[in-house]
Amino acid sequence: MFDPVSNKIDFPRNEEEMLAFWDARSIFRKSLDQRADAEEFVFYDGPPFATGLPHYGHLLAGTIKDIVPRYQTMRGKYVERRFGWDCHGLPIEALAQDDLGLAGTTAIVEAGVDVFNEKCRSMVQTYVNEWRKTVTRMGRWVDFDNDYKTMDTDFMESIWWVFQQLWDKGRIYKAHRIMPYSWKLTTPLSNFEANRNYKDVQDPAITCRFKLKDESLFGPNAHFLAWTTTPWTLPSNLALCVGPEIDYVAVQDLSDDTVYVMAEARLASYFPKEDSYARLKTVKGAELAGQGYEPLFDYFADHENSFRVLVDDFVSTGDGTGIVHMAPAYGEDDYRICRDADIELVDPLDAEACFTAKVPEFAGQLCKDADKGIIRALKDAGKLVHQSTIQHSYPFCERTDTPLIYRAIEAWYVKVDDLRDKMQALNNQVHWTPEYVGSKRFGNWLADANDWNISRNRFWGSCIPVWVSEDGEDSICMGSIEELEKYSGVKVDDLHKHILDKVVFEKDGKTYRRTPEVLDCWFESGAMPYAQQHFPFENAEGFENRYPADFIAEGLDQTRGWFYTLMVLGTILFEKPAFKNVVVNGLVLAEDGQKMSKRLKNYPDPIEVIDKYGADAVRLYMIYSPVVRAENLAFAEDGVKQIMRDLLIPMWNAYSFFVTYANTDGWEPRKAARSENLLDRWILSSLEKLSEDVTAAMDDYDLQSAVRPFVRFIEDLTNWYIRRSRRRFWKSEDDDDKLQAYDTLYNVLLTLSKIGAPFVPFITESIYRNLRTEEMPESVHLCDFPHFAGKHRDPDLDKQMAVVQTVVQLGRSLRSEYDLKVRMPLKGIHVATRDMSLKQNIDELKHLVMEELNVKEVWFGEDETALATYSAKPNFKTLGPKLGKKIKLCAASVAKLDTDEITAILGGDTHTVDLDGEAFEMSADDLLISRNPREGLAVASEGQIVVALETALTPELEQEGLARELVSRLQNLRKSQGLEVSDRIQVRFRGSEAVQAAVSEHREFIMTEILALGFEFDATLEAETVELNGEEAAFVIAKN
RNA sequence: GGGCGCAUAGCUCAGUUGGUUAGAGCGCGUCCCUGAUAAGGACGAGGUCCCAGGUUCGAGUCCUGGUGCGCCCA
Repeated sequence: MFDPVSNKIDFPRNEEEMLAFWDARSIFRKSLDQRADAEEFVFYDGPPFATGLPHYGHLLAGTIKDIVPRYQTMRGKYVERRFGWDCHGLPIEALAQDDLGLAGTTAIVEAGVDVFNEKCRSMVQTYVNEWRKTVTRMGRWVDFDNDYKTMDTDFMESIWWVFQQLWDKGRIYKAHRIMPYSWKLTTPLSNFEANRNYKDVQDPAITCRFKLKDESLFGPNAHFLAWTTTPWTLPSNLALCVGPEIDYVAVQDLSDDTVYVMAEARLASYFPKEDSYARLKTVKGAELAGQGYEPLFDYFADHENSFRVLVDDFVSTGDGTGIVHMAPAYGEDDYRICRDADIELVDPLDAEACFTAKVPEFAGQLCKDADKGIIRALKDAGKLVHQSTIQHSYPFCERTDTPLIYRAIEAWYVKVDDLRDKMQALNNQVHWTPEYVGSKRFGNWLADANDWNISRNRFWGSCIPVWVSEDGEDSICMGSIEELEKYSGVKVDDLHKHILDKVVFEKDGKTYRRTPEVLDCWFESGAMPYAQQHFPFENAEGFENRYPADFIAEGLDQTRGWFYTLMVLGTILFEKPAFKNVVVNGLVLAEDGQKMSKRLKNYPDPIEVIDKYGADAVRLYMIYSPVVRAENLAFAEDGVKQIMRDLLIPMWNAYSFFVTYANTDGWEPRKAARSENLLDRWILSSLEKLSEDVTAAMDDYDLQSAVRPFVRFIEDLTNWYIRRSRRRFWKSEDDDDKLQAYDTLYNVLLTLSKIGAPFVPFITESIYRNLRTEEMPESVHLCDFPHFAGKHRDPDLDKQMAVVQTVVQLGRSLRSEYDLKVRMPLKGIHVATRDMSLKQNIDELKHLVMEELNVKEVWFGEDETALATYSAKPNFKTLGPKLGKKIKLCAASVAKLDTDEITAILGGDTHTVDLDGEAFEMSADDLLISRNPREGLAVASEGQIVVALETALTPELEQEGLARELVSRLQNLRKSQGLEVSDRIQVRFRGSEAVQAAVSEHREFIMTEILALGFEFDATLEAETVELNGEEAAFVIAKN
């Protein structure tokens, strides 16, 4: 006996029960232990920040990260799954700052880095329990107890090792980087932070002139014009920049004979009146390269290589003069271009962004406040040409609402740009899903990869393990705790900044202190393959078996993130990609296509959706969408419901149907001989096809394609196999056919539970648990993935059944058209098709049609022309390549063919077409023939099949129809009175003569159908009179 | 501004190497059926395949240029 199964199923509650079972019986553990000696399938989990609750993006990635390992486990692999936590970085620092009420860097330092870092440490795990709960509830199997955290000492020591590897390979260097900087917080911010608080503001916009030194070019009084919205950067001007292809014109101002040089495209903006100037000369920007000019101010007048014209493509003529003033400390392009021209930057601002003594006139003034004074000084010196203001959007500090400035910050870099080719070559070894993300998006990113800035002027992170001598001459990079101990004599067991910065040591008479920066937390996630196992301090042996990963999965937004950092470090350290297969998922948006926003509340709480429909439904909904191929998904709760109704409920009902009848009959699983029943053979063939299709898609990491075949199979199983097999389960005697039906449906459900297990782990477990026998594994997730090796495949049968389904569909369509309900038996249906592959199984196939359409006979024939006429078109696909343009002549000729001519061609004749004097012979293969039902007959056709329904009714048929109507009515009575399907009943009835006649003629049939033991006429019966096909009747039933 | 992607029925999406009637599910309307099913079936309405050019005998599909949306970067 199986446990009784209700067709009313509460999926969420059922899932909770399965979770409890997995937990109690340690099924996840067992699924690993069982494969302990098997080949390893290596999975790396990208660490999330746990600074908030998991959202749909996490659930999606988590589902993908669950399905593939479950599938591979069932395929016989050992798949370790360790959860990882990204503990460091700004998100957690921001939380700690809020909690401690610390506005900026200065405040943190004042409060003490130790206080701050310990606060961060204590807050990192705030949401861990919530994460664990939600991830587990989604059915994801992942090891939380053996997780890795980027703040673990082991992890951080491996980071040192990785850093030292780069150091030893000469890939680490220091340079400046232009970053958004908050003078109020005295700290640089990330671009990301700067992007979050733009305001529209008014700033000065001035144009000033720079006198050329070379008088031979445009005469003695020539000036370059440059435009800027940051006058305070002008004291630090060290160069001008022009675009190489831009035309520059020198014009003489007729009012004072001064000559100005600017982009021709900008001339009209500065000299709107054409009679106010005279054109002297036009040159390309490239020709101006190297021209010297007199500095605006003399603060840095002796600076090397400076005060000349540089050339770069970045210059545009969208605004300004087409000549750009360069202050390399305060602009990204400025910095890059000047560095390439060997111009050292100058930065005369202090930490609070006030001018230092290097610019004595403005010393002590905040840079922005100095704008006015600088403008006045330029005006007084006659160097200001034009002055106005501009309204534009400008980034502000989120915390203090002061404007940010861009300035050069010292930073550590990993040299990457010379690895572009190598990384691209390694990337070509990676299998990306979808393909284009790898070849295009990521490939293009690698093709112009820039050096990687890995340092952050922050507090809570892995430290850059470099100690620098006080004179700045020497640096020592530590690769392990032991090494640090060797130099310093200090043994540390915590590698965070507030501990390490206290480690100071002497060597060769110099004092060494640690460089203050911490590492970008992307460095840590990129180093996760090594650091999670404390490589090389532990687990050095067999490392090559755990690197690279066979599989990773993350969102599209990781192109620049984890995918990239994994690739960079893998390339430098091992010259191998860090992963072999990667599934890239898209973004989960709210139902309206907007981003999900906590503020707008435009999406339902994940937990609530799971509690309402179950995790299986949520998983399936997401996986069966293009979001697993990096496209966006507008998350619709109704879609989850739909999936439940379309797939999960039908699957459950099929199972519930089976258990109900198997229990009624006391059927037990048995070793069965192969069924010869056509439906059995067909559904097994379909099942095997399902398994093949799913396997192929999963081996290609195409999850959406893996799910798609389930839809068709569930449809075939419920609406054809079970629907057409129902009566086989009801027959009271235990004949072979009935047993075979049980054998088949049992095997189908058991196998289906295994094929579906990776995708919908709960419902499949529930089904499997009830169906399994003692000798089978206790969980579906401990089973092997079904593999048949072609045992049941029968493509001919698939095709025959498809024809039968088409015939039935056409028959139903005709019944509907002629208003003949299916309960009314009809004489028969004619099926005409030239494709007689059906013949092989014709008797059994015939019966399927007869039962489904309620007809007394099915006549198969090859002659379609009695039922339909033919018309033809050329088969463009085959003829197109042969005929080219002439196909049009051919089409006209073919269209004229009549039924007789086409019949002849189908019989083997050829049709000759005149193509511009050239005879072309066409055979049946060159034609696409369509069947058009003849007028006045109940005929329908689809493809190569034509059917005709015999619509005439006879008294016998009508009487039988009435009997069936009666059966239907009584069945509904049974149901409405809540009887069990196996309950026997007593019936009393009254009715018209026709009803009585139908009862006496079909008495046995009726009683069998409704399980009646007695069926008595009672002319005085008191019951509601009902109408059956226009006849009156009334019934009372009672349980026997 | 650059790279990449997406755009097909009211909604969610399929659509093979280009082949002549562009499909499915849901939703909607009408009818039918129900002895597993919160179900199932039939029929119907609903499309400028984002726009404009081009290649081709033939374009939802290939090419060019736009538009809108998204991600990443600047």
